Amino acid sequence: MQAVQHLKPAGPPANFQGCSFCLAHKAGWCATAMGNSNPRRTPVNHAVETSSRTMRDRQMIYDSREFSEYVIFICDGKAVSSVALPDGRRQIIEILLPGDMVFWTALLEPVPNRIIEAVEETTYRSLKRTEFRKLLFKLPDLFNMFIRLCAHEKTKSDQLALTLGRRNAQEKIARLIVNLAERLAERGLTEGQTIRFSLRLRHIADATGLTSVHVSKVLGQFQRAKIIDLEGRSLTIYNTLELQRIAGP
Amino acid sequence: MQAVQHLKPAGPPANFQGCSFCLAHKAGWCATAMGNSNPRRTPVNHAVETSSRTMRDRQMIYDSREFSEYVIFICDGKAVSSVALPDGRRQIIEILLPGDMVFWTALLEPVPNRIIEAVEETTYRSLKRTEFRKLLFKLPDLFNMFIRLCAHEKTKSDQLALTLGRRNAQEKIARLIVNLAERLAERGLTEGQTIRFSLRLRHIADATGLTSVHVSKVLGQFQRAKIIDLEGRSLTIYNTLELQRIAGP
DNA sequence: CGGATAGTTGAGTTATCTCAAATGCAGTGG
DNA sequence: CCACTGCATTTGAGATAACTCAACTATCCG
Repeated sequence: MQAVQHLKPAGPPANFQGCSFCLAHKAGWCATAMGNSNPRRTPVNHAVETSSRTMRDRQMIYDSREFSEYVIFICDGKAVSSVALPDGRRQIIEILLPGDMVFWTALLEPVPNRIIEAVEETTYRSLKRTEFRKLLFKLPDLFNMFIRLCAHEKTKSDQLALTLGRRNAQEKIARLIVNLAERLAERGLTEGQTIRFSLRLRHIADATGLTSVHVSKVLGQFQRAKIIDLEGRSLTIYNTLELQRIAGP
Repeated sequence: MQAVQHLKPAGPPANFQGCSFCLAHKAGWCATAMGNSNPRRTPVNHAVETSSRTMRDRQMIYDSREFSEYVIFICDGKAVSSVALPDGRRQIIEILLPGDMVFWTALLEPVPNRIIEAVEETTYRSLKRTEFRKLLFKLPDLFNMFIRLCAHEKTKSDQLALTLGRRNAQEKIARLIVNLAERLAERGLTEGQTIRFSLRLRHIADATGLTSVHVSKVLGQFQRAKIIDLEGRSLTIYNTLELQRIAGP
């Protein structure tokens, strides 16, 4: 693992290698891909040509050619990746944070029917898929990490199914908050118990399979119970234990 | 692709290579793994040592050592793979048919927290994971198929999330039936519009995130509307178009 | 035949949804 | 700076899909 401690967001925890964030680190894409302005860049062993783009708040990218030939890597901001029905119903599959790769399977094969929506101003880079394949065969460590990523993502989608199918509104929303806070913490993007919470109600609704009205009511409960506080776009967790208890195992 | 036409269940459709069934075919595991008694066995290029076992109806296998070091390949019967909560709630992730591999990611890494339950008498074989890894690197065709499998499985789990989060009971159940019928047809396990339907109500409930009582009511509606008929363990689809219309896109 | 398991049906409950109105808030143009 | 417009959020009232409970029937298996 490279020396990346000076980077902000911080590197992934050393003991956990099952996320796309780690994979990108390993591939040496972070310095190029994260677009950080730190003058002391990490050594980039296997730099890949990238071009950086910005999406405005609420801008969507549909299943486009860009997604067929490139892999998207989030540098800054926040976005959601979802699947939708023709009648407008949609399900958010994951919330994308800085450092996340969109469509890990897209690293190798195009993935159909996906929509990305920026939740706030978001910059990203596109990496050529073919480049990645080459790299994967060349570097056994990277390949092993990719394998781990596959397994980890599978576990994640199983958990998502369990949550959507079997948990109630409180549990779903508590999990979403806990999960988001953890992932932001991994990336060094928290300030104590406070995180930037730019998701609209409709994002939370589409991520949990609820309506935004109901999400509002549950968040209201949580606030009245002094478990969390929401002020503008920032969320503070007052009672972590209680929130985790509600979120369940 | 090898000549497997004489096998029953029939081989996967030539134009579709994104399922574990196809992968097993490609790896030459079918003849050994399917446990068919046909004397004209397919040529097995990369045969793997396997041992065959039987699970009785309702028998469970939990997250065991067997699952950590071996990959399970269903030869005959039907089983479900699920994740569960300590309080007993569970979500079925997939229905396993003859030819299916359990835990495709388990081909490379162990997958935690899974339970397999046999729905009827089911035989399976265990394949050593390490064997598979070797094979994967040796055969580029197999590797490519594995990549496609990853992408396909991801698409499937996204659809599952969409269904669980955003579709109603009728849609969920109609999809389950349509989907199951298609998969059985691919394997040559249908008789006209009739399929063997050994799932209990509670399996359908756990697969769709509903209760078995409600599943019973919806199935009752479908029968009264002459869309399907259920007699004992066999299900006949009378009105495929209507069922597909309800299932939606 | 008896006991367990599975399915059906009805009645009443509840979690979540729909609709709608009121409020807040951010960006825009004058 | 203000009024205006277009979102996002909150809140309440009423509707409904799905749930729980419970009793009854059917089916399976020894």
